[in-house]
Amino acid sequence: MTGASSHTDHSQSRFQQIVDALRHPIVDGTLPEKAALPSERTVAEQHGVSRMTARRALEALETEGLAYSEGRRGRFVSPRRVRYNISEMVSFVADAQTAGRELEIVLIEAVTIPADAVLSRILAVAEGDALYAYQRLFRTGGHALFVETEYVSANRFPGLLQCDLGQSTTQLIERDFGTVAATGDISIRMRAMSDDEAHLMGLAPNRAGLELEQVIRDSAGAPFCLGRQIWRGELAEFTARAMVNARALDDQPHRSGKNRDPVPED
Amino acid sequence: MTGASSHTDHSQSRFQQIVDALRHPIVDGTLPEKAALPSERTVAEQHGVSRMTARRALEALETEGLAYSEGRRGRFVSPRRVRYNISEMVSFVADAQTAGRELEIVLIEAVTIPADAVLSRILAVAEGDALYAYQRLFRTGGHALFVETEYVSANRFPGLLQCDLGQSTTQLIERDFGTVAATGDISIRMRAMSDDEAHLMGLAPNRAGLELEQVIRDSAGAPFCLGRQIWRGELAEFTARAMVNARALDDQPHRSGKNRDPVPED
DNA sequence: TGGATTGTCTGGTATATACCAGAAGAGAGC
DNA sequence: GCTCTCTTCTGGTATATACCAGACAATCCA
Repeated sequence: MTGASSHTDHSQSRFQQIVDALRHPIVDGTLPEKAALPSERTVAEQHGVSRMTARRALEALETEGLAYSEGRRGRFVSPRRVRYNISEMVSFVADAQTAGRELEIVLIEAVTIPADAVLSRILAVAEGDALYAYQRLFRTGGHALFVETEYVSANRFPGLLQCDLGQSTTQLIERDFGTVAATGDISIRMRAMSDDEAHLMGLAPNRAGLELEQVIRDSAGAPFCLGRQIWRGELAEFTARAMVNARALDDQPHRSGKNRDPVPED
Repeated sequence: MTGASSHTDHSQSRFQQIVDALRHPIVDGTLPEKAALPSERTVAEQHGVSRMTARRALEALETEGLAYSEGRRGRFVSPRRVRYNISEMVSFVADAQTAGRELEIVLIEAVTIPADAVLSRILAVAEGDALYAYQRLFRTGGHALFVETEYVSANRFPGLLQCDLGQSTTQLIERDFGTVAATGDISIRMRAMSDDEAHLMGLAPNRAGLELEQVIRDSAGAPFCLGRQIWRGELAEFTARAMVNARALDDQPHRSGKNRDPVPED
């Protein structure tokens, strides 16, 4: 705009300058986790730009993972990332608890459905067989972490839905049904959250997240649980250990949920 | 859950309607990979909306992973995801080649630098020791996949930078220096690409991608290579295998590159 | 032929304005 | 103490307009 602004004019775009200005108090800790960021209108006024420009700057902070937006309540400083070691076949719940992290599980829905083509293949059941499907929201420290949807065979674990699903299901299944989780085939990808998922986590829609899909197998190698988690991308950090002799994953492709992928690999 | 793909009908936002309209030809294969999508102005005119609305719709397709934007050339249909098994300690290069995928490696920069506090700790060398640092761009099928930056001890692998860095460095190091990669500590997170990274991949800035950080250790367990890859999020799919008895990762925190994370875990 | 120029695509940035809808707090009335 | 409404905050959507800069092809000129 009108040339002579004489403030830190490194020919950066205005919006980039604002991003930098907003970033500082977050990075140096002046603004603590979950502190409210200035509103779009406030930023616009303070920096003398239009609201759309202020908005873009705040959105840039979101894609950097420094901030998140909670519906129409405002934007806030992101909490620290949660580290999750996917190589160990302990459930995330148990993992978190041993790390002293309080974890809250909210059951959203639990239903019985017939297995479709995809699910029946992954879980090695006949198409049409009854499956339990339940969706749960995981929160820690008062904020949403991820939404998980799990599918298990109803015939193999009868009455599972009557149990308290506010706990680790791998532990639950081990205790009540004697099936122990031995290995898991994991798949991680970035994708957009659906409106439903974003809403469950109290977030604005059309944001990207990290999907972690896991097929859990018993000691005989038979799959008995499919779980799909969609994590808030700015909060997740997955760690793993690789080894030369692993020869781990059979590379039969298992389709991802709603992501397009019409042709099989190779 | 189940079907229930929410409101197909009642007064979606204009922009959501446009997203749906644009999505169809991509999902059903009418538009092949890398085909050009209509421009912002075209979409705006065809749907009778302002350009900003058309823009938002096209950007939504990007965050869904269905499209990508290449600088000021236009937007295009995303290629299929590339699957990478992180549990096996084979280099991605070798992995890709055995899968019959042509992989092109472009050396961007190769320098010698002194180890700073972070690098010296991760690589178990003294602070100030000489490190080789090189950045490479990985492409497949004519499009960028990820940008990698690797750090290795210059004392341990003298003259490495004189070798042809257009190949797998783990294979190179094994052949020329007799050091074999035995295990790797891996860390995956979502983060925004830097302007440089986006530019190297020919992408518009301020997009999120997947960072894969790997500390490679020799058979004695000593770390000898740190690699950080930033993947195009819509193209990456990481697979892994988990096992009960893994007890894999020592959970000493290793700091991520530029992501804020001021306090150590616990 | 070969190199420079021009015009026209593209997205990127920025303006200003308007109305909608959810969230939240202040009070009013019970 | 308790609802209930009203006002004001927030972001979400949408308009219309303008200029900038990179990409690119066609054209012009030496």
